[in-house]
Amino acid sequence: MNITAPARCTVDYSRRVTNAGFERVFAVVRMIPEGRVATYGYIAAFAGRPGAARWAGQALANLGADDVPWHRVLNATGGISLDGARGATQRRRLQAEGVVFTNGGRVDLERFRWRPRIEIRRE
DNA sequence: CGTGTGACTCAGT
DNA sequence: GACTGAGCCACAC
Repeated sequence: MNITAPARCTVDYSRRVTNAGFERVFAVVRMIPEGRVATYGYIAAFAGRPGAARWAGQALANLGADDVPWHRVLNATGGISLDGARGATQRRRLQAEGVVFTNGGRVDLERFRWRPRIEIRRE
């Protein structure tokens, strides 16, 4: 399994925000490379709203088209915050990407957490 | 407007 | 680890 990081990790915040800013959440989630995971809180912070983890979850709950790798988003304990079939789907997709689950059904975040290389630009 | 409800998180016990 | 309570954001009633 080779893990490839995205070429660059930038978010276009200038884009008009709709759906309570959910597009920002989707933009960040789309950056998560295959075989890596992120947490709701991290996604929210990266999208510009630290502490708004529920907001990130709400965005994914309202996800329409499946062009966002939502399955790579876990809760702060490394667990899946979904019940039933959707939770099973999430776990299956992650495992298909090489993500390992412990007996407790959790992922070792230290090992699989997405660590983006932030590109800092000066004006 | 108040209240309840989520794909949440943290500190305290 | 677990359980709890409070804080959190946005939205539907």
